[in-house]
Amino acid sequence: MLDCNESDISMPAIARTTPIARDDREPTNPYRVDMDLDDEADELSHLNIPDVVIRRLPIYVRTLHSLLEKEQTSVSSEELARMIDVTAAQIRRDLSYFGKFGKQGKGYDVGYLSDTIERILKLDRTWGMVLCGMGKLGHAIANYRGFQRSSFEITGLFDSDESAVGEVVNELPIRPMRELVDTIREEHIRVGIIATPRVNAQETADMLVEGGVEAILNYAPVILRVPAHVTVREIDPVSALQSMTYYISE
Amino acid sequence: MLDCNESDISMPAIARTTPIARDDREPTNPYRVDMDLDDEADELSHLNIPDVVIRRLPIYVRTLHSLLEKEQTSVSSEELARMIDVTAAQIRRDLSYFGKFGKQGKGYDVGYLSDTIERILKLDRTWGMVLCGMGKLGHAIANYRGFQRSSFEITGLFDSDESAVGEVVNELPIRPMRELVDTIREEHIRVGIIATPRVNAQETADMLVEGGVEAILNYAPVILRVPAHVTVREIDPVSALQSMTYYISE
DNA sequence: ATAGCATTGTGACATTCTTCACAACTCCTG
DNA sequence: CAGGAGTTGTGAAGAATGTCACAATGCTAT
Ligand SMILES: NC(=O)c1ccc[n+]([C@@H]2O[C@H](COP(=O)([O-])OP(=O)(O)OC[C@H]3O[C@@H](n4cnc5c(N)ncnc54)[C@H](O)[C@@H]3O)[C@@H](O)[C@H]2O)c1
Ligand SMILES: NC(=O)c1ccc[n+]([C@@H]2O[C@H](COP(=O)([O-])OP(=O)(O)OC[C@H]3O[C@@H](n4cnc5c(N)ncnc54)[C@H](O)[C@@H]3O)[C@@H](O)[C@H]2O)c1
Repeated sequence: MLDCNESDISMPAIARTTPIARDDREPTNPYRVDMDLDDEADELSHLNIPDVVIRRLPIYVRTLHSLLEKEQTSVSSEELARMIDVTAAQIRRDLSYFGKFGKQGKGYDVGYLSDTIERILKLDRTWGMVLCGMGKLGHAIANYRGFQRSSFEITGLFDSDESAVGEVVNELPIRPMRELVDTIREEHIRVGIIATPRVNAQETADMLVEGGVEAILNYAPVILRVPAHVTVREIDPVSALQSMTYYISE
Repeated sequence: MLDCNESDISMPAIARTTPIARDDREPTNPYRVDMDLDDEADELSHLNIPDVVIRRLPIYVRTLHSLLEKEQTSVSSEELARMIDVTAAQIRRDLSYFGKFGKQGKGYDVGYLSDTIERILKLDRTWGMVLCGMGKLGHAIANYRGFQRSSFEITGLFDSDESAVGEVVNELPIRPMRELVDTIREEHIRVGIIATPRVNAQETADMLVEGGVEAILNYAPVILRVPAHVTVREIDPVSALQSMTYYISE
């Protein structure tokens, strides 16, 4: 019983241009014209959606994909919750920030939900990325195949060391940092990765921001200072380890 | 203040097992007889301390170290807060879970505070770690020098592929998975790193747990199921990227 | 000593996040 | 087409986390 016809629900475009208006309709409206309502999902709404929720979304997507691989077409919040180890209520609440995507008594259509969340996260396109700092870590990242399959693609490699410039890694040449800002501008890059030594991370971040990057994945162990419109996420295995030992018994 | 909500100190998305709460002694007692804080609260107190707090501690340590490098011996919560981009009150509150380490009017002694937090996190020793999955990522991790300087040391490399076995990486030989459980037991290893393909991560985790590991750093994109006494932290750059694109304008 | 400044540690309060629990709906069966 | 089973979406309650603001205290200078 896993049919699950295509959801008759038209895609609630997760907002494009719509004036502010935090529409406060009465929830218990017996006449839900649905769709259109969902459609107007308040723009700028992301200012209101908790970042914790946004951070869980990729996990939902990943899990839904794994269901798709198994050709499972329908899933309940309960089942999804068991797979991820969160509560079903949390999943439903998280999704409710964006609209209504399930069917009572039935659950969610796996493909539809997955597509929807991807659209919410703007994963329905490929994001070019510049990678700064082509040492050991930079090489490893440049060779990593996992990004392409996930809406990301490294399109430029940069290093300040002129003697590293020119080397080709995974089909891309390493270029000098002085070309970074212009490249970001010309290619409309919005995402940057920092893999430079700790002490150079801030200056690199400054250049990325100057070029117009709005998202930075930072592998260097420093807290970066960036303007409010730029998002930074740290990849920091050492901190992760250091916070786990606290719990070790004995 | 400017506290751009990102670049914050937290990490992976999904929170595994909620804070373990037991042993709830002492509600708000107006008469804190409290005292010998040096004596450091009871051993079991960590059951009450929020995991968010624990996760921030490594950042404090890292920042204190950077002050030590500059030979700065004293720091106020205010100054520390500015460096890390959290509020001073949060730092003071976080530390207050463990005792009193500052001096009114003066601030904190950098060296002492840093040592203290390290002791809290059990970083006052070196933790041996086993690394499972010696593909590209495994090699990169094995060669990474950043662990040694942070209370961690990889002491065993394992791979299921017999043809990889025997190769020496960074002075350690790759060994077969069948030796994993016994090695963990014999060497009293408490920390494991998973760098196997996604589909093999769970079975690897099971073996680590069987051997007695209590902390797992997981690079594979799956949510692992482990007993409650085992802590898992995910390193997941793809999820990090996928949650940042949400905020990109346009 | 004493004044005055700086800064902690923490109750009280505020905000954010999670979970409960149930009405409302969908679908199926007979 | 009624009844039952299953599951969503969400107010309301609850738990957790974060911030305020200030008494208490240490330090320095005079
Ligand atoms: N988060 C992680 O998983 C992880 C893992 C390994 C290393 N690291 C961190 O990543 C960083 C790099 O590590 P690594 O082992 O590759 O070091 P590395 O020394 O091998 O490489 C650093 C590279 O950055 C280049 N560089 C220096 N200054 C630069 C600048 N201003 N702009 C651009 N490039 C610059 C150098 O020329 C060099 O090629 C370090 O900060 C390290 O702590 C993080
Ligand atoms: N989080 C990150 O930053 C990051 C980066 C790169 C890769 N990854 C992930 O890390 C994993 C490994 O990536 P990779 O590029 O090194 O892949 P890889 O194929 O090069 O290496 C995988 C290795 O694991 C070994 N292996 C397979 N099954 C095993 C088992 N049951 N026990 C022990 N070893 C086993 C294989 O023999 C191989 O040597 C993948 O899950 C990938 O998605 C994560």
